[in-house]
Amino acid sequence: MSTIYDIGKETGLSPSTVARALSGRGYCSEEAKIKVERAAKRLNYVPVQAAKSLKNKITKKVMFCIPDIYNPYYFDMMREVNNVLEKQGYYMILAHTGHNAEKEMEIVDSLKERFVDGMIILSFNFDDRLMEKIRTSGMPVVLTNHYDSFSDEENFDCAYVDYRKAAYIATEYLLRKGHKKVGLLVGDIEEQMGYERLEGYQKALEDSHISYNEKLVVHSDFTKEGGYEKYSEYLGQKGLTMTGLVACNDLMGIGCLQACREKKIVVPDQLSIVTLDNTDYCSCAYPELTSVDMRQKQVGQNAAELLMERIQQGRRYTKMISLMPRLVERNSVVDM
Amino acid sequence: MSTIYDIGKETGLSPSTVARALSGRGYCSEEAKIKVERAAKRLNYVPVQAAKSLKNKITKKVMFCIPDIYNPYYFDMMREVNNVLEKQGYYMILAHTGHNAEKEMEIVDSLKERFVDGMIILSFNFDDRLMEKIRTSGMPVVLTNHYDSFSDEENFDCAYVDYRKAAYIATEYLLRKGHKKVGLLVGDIEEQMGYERLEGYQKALEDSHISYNEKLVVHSDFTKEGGYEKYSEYLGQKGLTMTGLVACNDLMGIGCLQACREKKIVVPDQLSIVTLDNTDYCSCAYPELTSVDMRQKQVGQNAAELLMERIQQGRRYTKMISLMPRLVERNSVVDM
DNA sequence: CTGTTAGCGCGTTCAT
DNA sequence: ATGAACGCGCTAACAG
Repeated sequence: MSTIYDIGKETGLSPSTVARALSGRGYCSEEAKIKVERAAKRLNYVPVQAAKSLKNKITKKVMFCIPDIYNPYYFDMMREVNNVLEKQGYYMILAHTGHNAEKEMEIVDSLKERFVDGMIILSFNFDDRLMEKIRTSGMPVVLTNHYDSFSDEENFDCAYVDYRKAAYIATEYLLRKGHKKVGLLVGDIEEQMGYERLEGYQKALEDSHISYNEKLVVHSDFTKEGGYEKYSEYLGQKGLTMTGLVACNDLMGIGCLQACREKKIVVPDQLSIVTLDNTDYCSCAYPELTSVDMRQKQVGQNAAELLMERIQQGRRYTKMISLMPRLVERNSVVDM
Repeated sequence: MSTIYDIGKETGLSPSTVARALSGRGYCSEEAKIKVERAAKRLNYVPVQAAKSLKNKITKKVMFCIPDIYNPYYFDMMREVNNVLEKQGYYMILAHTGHNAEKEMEIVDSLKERFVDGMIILSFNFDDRLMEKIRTSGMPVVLTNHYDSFSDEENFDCAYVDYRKAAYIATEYLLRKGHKKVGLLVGDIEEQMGYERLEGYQKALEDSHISYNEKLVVHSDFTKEGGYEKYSEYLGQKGLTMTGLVACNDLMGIGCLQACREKKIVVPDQLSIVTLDNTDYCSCAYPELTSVDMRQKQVGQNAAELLMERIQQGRRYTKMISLMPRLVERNSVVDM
């Protein structure tokens, strides 16, 4: 552990000359520079981050905050965020809130410790309390949801896909394929994540002049096990009442696949399934699942880029980037 | 952004009293403490991490370095590492090396910047150059591989599972099930990850007095696509020459499953498959894959705990924790 | 071109 | 119990 003072002593130069030599900023003779560089190497000198940060207020770290790390949905985003940051010499710090609003606020609050230069946050519920905390943090933030703001200069941007559209697209696709009875396998509809998808489903039915039938909606919890259990239960009680199903995420879709297999229902011949999310699981399942890609990669990439624009170029005005989900056809749907 | 100086002015106390009041260390009257706490709240005071770190040399951050983030294998480990760290108020910084030895060394070198308190590193190749850098960093490090050391006090520990045993267990299981011709689908055998698995496979054959037949070994690259292509190719050229197969990771196993489906080979009736890794993909595939769990969770947890012992309790002696892989039976194997 | 000086914000002496 | 003073290591302004 050596410092610029050690190098100073070693070379007979002052610490500030050493600093200039190493940073390349400010005047410094070739000769001094060479001496310093040699001594630095010899002493194994590496600048201490904390000292730099204290001085110049740059930490070269960004926080990525997600609801939980137990969901493959975030995986793609994480990778892209990491990739963008890496290119700019930034590190990603991972934090998760366990779907807990208090925890979420705690983490946003921690921004004030200035141990990161900004944050990307993915939440199921951007309520006013959270937004207030985000605003008062004063740090650059990117939300991966839509948030309606009427100020042209906020400290946050948004990069997101419209979840309603995703459910809409999935439902509309099944209808277009000739399915008359299209069901929905959904998670908690108290959360934004849940009710937005339900709304998209309802809108698609409405646009096709089909009345919404609550009995075709199966409530579960966004997990594979949940999907399996609730759909098994449903089949046990009511039998196969639909020919098409929109599963609100891949995990539930796979659970549903297993339930069908057990009940000897052939997918897609007897039941066509479209899932939302299009994670890698879709192409591991059999049949491979037709799914709506939520543009996780692009959202991650765009979010990271938006953040870096603020951090590095000092952009102040608010940008909203909205992306369209995209249907990926595989083998879990047939025409009726 | 307020500092202890601001609070000092606000309360009429000196910065050092404020510091004591807030930290609880050192003398401080109740009265002063209350005044300070109130002012701190009012001013929205939050200590700046960089200043703390500079002073006390604690960053509350740990680096987790993995070869790539494009592999679900690391997912479970990441979660556990994160969980353990979180409980102790630590954050995880993610870094990936893209299987690049130079990059790996760069990252280890960056430890000297003291921007983390320690590191967990997962590498395919702990060669002497890398180990040298790890040693000279002087930082607490945990390797997730076995590394033979003859010194009782190093700055690193190991927490790992024996990959040879994993391949051994998988192979031996198939042999025990009555399979005579057991093949191997393996990745790059230049890397530790590859050759150790190959060795385990060979050892199992040897122990059952079956001679190693190179023709039953299919070389690929640890990806799903690679598994699909190479196994398709193999089937195309030689047909089905085996009744059992050990796939050296889940992704290749799933690729192989797809190749079989295309060639109308029924798994497990015609070909039994055991994969290594037991990631979540195994139970998404059909048939669900029998797999050897590499104890990713436990490795992650133990690695993080070892690291925290060094960081927080100052342990100096070296600990090696070795875990046994565990076979998880599902539906991709039949008795012969 | 170089050295002196003065912070960045916090924590820890050491006097008082 | 409190405050003054200093140092953690680096950077930048200024004087020389």
